[in-house]
Amino acid sequence: MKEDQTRRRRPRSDGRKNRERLLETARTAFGSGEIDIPLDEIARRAGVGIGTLYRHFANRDALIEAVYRAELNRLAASATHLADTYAPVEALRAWLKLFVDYIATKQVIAPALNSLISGTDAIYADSRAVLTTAIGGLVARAVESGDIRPDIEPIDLLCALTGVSIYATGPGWEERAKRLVDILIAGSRPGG
Amino acid sequence: MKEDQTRRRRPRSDGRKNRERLLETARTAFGSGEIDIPLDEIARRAGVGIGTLYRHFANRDALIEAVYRAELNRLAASATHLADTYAPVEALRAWLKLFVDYIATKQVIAPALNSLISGTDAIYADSRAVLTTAIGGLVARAVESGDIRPDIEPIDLLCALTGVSIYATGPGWEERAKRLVDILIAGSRPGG
DNA sequence: TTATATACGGAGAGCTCCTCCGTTTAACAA
DNA sequence: TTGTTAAACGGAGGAGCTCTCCGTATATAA
Repeated sequence: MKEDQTRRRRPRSDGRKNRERLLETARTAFGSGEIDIPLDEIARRAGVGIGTLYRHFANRDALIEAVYRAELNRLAASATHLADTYAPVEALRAWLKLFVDYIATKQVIAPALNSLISGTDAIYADSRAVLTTAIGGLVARAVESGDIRPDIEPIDLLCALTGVSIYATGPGWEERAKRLVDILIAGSRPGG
Repeated sequence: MKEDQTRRRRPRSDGRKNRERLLETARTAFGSGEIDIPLDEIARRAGVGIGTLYRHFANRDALIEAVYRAELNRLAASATHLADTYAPVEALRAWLKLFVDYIATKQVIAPALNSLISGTDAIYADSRAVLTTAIGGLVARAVESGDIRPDIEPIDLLCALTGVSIYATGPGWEERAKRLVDILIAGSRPGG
C-alpha cells in the first residue's frame, strides 16, 4: 500500500510556468482584439505544444474564463465596496455601469458569458457564483431599502446589458448600454 | 451585340424547386431543435448536393435568414396592426412581447440576429430595415404621445430582450423576458 | 433540334477543435 | 547521486464543419 493521498507531490515547476505563459499569451491576444485566434496559435506563441494547452484548459471557453477570472473577481469585489459607499440603488447603478465597462474592454467575455451563465459545466460554477452573488447582493439591498421592486431576476439585468453589448456594436454602444442601465433601474422603482 | 439584359431567361424550374426544398428542410430541422445541424446534412435531406445549397444561400446565416424572413415580415406587419388597434405605449408593449415569443419559438434566430443587426453584409440589409422600421415606428408614436422619453435607441430594446433570451436559458426565461418588457417601458416613462 | 445560360453534384481544400500516446523531465526517496 | 515514477510535454492526426471549384447535365429559347 502506498502513501496516503494526503501527501502529494508538489506540482511541477514547468507545468506552472507553462500555464502562466499560456494565460499571459492569451490575455495579450484577446486584449489586442484577436478574438478568434486559433488555440494552436496561442500555444505556438507561448512556445508550447497544443497538447500542453489542452491539458491546462479543457476548451476555448475554459481558457477565456481563466484569463478573465481575476478581473471577474475584482468586478465582484467592487460590488461590496460600492455597497459600503453608496445608497443601495446608486450602488446598483454604478456597478451595472462597471459591468458595461467590463464587457467593453473585454469583448471576448461575451461569448464566454454563455457558458458562464447558462452552462452546466462545473468548471464555470465558481465564476457564475461570484457574479450572481455580487449582483444578487446589490439588488437585495435595493429591494430592502424600498428603492426597487423585487420583480426582476438579478441575473437578467446582466443578460440584458450583455445583449446590447453584443448585438449593438455600432458607434456609441457603450453609452447606449449605460442609458439602458438607467432605464432598467427607473423601471424597477416601486412607483413604476 | 446580344439582347439587352431587360429580356432575361426565365429562372429554371429545377432551381426554384430545389431552393424551396432546401428552405422547407431547413425550416423543419430548425423547428425541431436541430440548431447545429450541418449544412451538408440539410442538403442531403433535401436530396441535393452541397454545392446546390451554397449556390442558393451564401452561408449559414443567409439560410437562417431566408427561413425566417417570412415570419420576420409577419412580425413587422403585426406592428402596424397593433399600432392601429392600441394606444401607443400598449402597442409597443404588446409587440415587444410578440418579439419574445418569436425568439422563443425560433431559438435559431438568435445567432442570426448578430448578422442581422450588426452585420455589414448587404444580404441582411432588408431584414434589418424591416425590423428597425417596425420597432422605430412604435417607439416614435409612443414618444409623440408623450408616453415615453426618446432616451433609448429603439433597436436596443430588441438587443436587450435577445440577450435575456440567449443567456437566460433556465426554466421560465420567457416569463422573465416579458417582465423585462414591462420594466423597460416603465423605465422609459417621462416621469421615470 | 440546336445552342447556351443556368443549375447540378460532390470531391476536396482549408480551418479549427480536441485526443491520443510515445517521449521527456521534475520531484522525491534511498 | 542515482533510481523511480508521477506528471508534463509535443505534435501528429482524427473528426467535423464551412465553403469553393469545376466538369457534367439540363431547362429554356430560338
